[in-house]
Amino acid sequence: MPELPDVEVFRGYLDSTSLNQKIEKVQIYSPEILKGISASEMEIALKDNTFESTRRHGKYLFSELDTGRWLVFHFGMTGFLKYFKEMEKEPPHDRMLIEFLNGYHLSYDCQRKLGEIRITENVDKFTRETNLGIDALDIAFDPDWFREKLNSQRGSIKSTLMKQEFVAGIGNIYADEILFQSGVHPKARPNQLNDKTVKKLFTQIGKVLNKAIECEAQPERFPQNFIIPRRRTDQKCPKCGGKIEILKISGRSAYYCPKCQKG
DNA sequence: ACATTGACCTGAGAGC
DNA sequence: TGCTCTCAGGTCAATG
Repeated sequence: MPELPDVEVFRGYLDSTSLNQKIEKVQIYSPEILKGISASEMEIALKDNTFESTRRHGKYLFSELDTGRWLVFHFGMTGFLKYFKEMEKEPPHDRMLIEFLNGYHLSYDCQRKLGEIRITENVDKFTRETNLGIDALDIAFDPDWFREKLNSQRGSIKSTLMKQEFVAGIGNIYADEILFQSGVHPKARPNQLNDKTVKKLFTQIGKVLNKAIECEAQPERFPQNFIIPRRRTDQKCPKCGGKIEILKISGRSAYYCPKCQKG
């Protein structure tokens, strides 16, 4: 789930449910998801604070506390947030539970525990130290820079798009969608793409991610011509009707249409 | 130095 | 039903 569009949706969710409410209690059920901070330190950092604002960079979500520190969420492959009142509504793999003074709860659920939660003093410093590239939806993300940078990349275009230190926010499934919408084969060499194709790729990064956010990252709401809802065997290409194929690239499955995507 | 693989975790679903 | 195997939208360390 949690690539850039999903995390942006989580951000809106946190904004509309959890801002400006006093945190009364914190329960950490799986302390192993905390990085660089102990459970008791985390409790102290959050208790009696409120979330004042949020930011997002790539797949990371940040929420500012009164103290000026930031709570940092990464969602791994299975993480999400849930806001609810009654404990019967608690999700099944709750790893950290925040209880607000108004009786509502915010849960960080992560089945596979590949996600991480930490505290940082400074978001920009954090993104620098984590070697995150520019956010894929940052207005400063520039086509000329993109062209230039592609020339220095080895590997496949798909693994390049997924590199967080190159551009932050694109993961396995949105990389496939961007390549499909651009008509580019996932194994194409980044430095061999012509200018027109690079331009198309650049445009589609923004279009695909923004469209997904608009659809609240729910595949069943995606446009008819998206390939994401067809990541199953024996599916047809939404553009040409041909058979969708699966490749292994860097250990991940790449779904693509061999007719529409040329290398 | 770089790109690719395996390990980290857990559970769902397929196949027998 | 119950067991085993494979796979899953991420990332890092180890490997070639």
